[in-house]
Amino acid sequence: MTRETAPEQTGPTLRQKIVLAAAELLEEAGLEAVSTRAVAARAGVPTPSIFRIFGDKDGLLEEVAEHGFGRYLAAKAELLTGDDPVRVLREVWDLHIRFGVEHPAYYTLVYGQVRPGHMPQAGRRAVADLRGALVRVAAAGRLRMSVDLATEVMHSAGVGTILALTALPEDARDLRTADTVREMVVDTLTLPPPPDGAAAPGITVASSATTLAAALGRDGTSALTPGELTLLTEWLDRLADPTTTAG
Amino acid sequence: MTRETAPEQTGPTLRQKIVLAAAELLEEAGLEAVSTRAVAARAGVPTPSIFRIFGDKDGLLEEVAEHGFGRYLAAKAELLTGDDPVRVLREVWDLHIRFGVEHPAYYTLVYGQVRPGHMPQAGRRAVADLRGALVRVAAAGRLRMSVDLATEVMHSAGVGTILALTALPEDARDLRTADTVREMVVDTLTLPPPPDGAAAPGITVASSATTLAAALGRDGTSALTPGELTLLTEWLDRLADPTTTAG
DNA sequence: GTTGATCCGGTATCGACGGTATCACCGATA
DNA sequence: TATCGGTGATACCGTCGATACCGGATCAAC
Repeated sequence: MTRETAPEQTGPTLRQKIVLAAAELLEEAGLEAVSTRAVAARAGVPTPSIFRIFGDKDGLLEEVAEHGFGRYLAAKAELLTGDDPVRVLREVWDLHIRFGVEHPAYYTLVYGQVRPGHMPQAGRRAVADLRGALVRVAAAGRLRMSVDLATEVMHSAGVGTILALTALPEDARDLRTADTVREMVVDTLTLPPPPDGAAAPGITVASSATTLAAALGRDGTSALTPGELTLLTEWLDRLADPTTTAG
Repeated sequence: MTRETAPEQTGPTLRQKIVLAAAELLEEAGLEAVSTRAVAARAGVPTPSIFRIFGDKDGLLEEVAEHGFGRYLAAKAELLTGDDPVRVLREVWDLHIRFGVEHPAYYTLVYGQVRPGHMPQAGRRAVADLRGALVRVAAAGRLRMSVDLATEVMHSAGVGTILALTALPEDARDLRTADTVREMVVDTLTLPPPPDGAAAPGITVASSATTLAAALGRDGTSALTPGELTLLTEWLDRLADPTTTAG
């Protein structure tokens, strides 16, 4: 497989060497062991190289987070191709929980160092993927509320479940919590499948508004002006989330 | 109010002066502004005093967290005296959300700096109070699951909701998320009230045994073997009918 | 009144941290 | 051959958490 005489013998980039060294330190000894000096020593490069490449330490940690989330986000993207969107939702939840429990260092790096108004790129990508899964639920007419609200609710519950689990002593963690919260979330966000090809009594104002919004987002329309579309979208959001009342 | 000639003119303790200085710095400029030097300068004490009193910086932050959680925990304790435990549950949730949104510095200090297996004292006290509220729900016969599991579920959802909200840019925060999650949690954890005052004079061993037997007969379970289930049913019958005594 | 223990103010200092400045070198490009 | 961007290497800056050490103030016990 490896050609000794290959003309392209460059090997890992300097970036990659540094990110990998930082990732190893993070996994082996936790976040507080990741100092710029320790990373540089492990990567075999002088300390200033880190700042030349990543700007500052936060820039390095951003890329370390991307590195750690890579396999997780790829697996999640693969799940999204499933055909039953509610089933996919459960699989996304379980994948999320498993990743958080098995890689607490990466997870707490992204979601466990909360500063007001800030979230790493990897975290935003994960939320965007979750939103994609919920758009598909909405398109199937099985979402009870707006996609945005559902995304926030499911993301909040997922992050909280893992962080609360991680903060517990290792011998006190009860994985049933994750299962209970998953069913709670799925039951709250989704509608039961229509009983058959027939009339589908699960249709409500909220669910049909959500379905229409998803369809408009997916296919667009030329029947309305942009201004009309903006207003309609706002109305659909209000119809989708019944807790909102007209002012 | 202040008596000039008061014999007890001690004023605030050294501890209190330092904790207060650190708390002010935390609220005004965030966690990263709380350095031991800055705290010492603001409190008007030499730096080593901090370490003499609190051991290390974490010891100081522990007491700062206690200070910041003080009013919140006191208000929560007052709520717990309410008579409708499910209503109390909602009030506890709202109080929790309000505290997290209004005091993100204290909240993220306690719940937003996740290290595996670690939680500040103030956080553990808050969880214990939540558990107390759920014990009262269970005592009223309106809890669907064990107190421990319910505590974990509600705590996870609450922490996740506030942390996810805090991590959002300030203009993108949607407080409806908290309301949706609250109703989701309450619906999942609690049972509806008994249909009328007539049928529910009070929860007793007999009545709850009857309730459980009825539920088992209606829904079945896969948590017990058929043999275990047979034995349990017999015990429930004995508990439900006090005229029968054990041989 | 003297002694001793304890607490507190004050200074200096330590090692490690994030980050920067500066220079030499080396390979590609023109 | 001259130039220029990327890299290695060293020294350095200010700040951090934490400690050592000294001197003075207080208070109880003898």
